[in-house]
Amino acid sequence: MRRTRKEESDDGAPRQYAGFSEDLGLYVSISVRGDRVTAVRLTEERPEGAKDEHPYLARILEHLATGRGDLRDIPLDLEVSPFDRRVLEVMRTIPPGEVVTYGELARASGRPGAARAVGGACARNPAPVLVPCHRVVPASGGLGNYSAAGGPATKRRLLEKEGALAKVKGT
DNA sequence: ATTTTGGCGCTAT
DNA sequence: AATAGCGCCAAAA
Repeated sequence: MRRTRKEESDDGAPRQYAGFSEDLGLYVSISVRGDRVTAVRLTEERPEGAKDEHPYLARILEHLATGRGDLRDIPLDLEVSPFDRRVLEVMRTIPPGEVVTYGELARASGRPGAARAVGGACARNPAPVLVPCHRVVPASGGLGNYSAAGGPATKRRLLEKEGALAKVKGT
């Protein structure tokens, strides 16, 4: 297989790009293989050896800054279990400004009653922000938990920026 | 109104 | 191989 430019390679190690989000107070980094994103991370420290320019990264940072924009067309390549894949797929259709409960997402994924398992899928989400696990909240009100850096405080900022906080009970 | 109980799919002991 | 424990939920007590 001939490859003119490394950047267009579909295999091999993903390339990493990182930028800082003022709104989150965190670094956002993405791993890209070919033209697909394999991971997104939110971290306190800037990852070693990451480059800083990538169109997908720019769009993500833009979204974090404005709360607007649709990131749903950015192609993903995630290594997850079949159940998680299904859940993440449905999760990705939740538009900015909206929230759904874990239970609703379970039903929408064809697994009514698997609300808790959906929580697990969220916790393992390899691409936060692009797969908007922050838009999934407990039916009982409040924000629930958030696994990426900053925890629930980060979840709150994300929802606030998207104008979704009003739709969350008890906030 | 609050607490308990049983269900869910997966990962890490 | 088995169990515990998670970003939860709804029905029962």
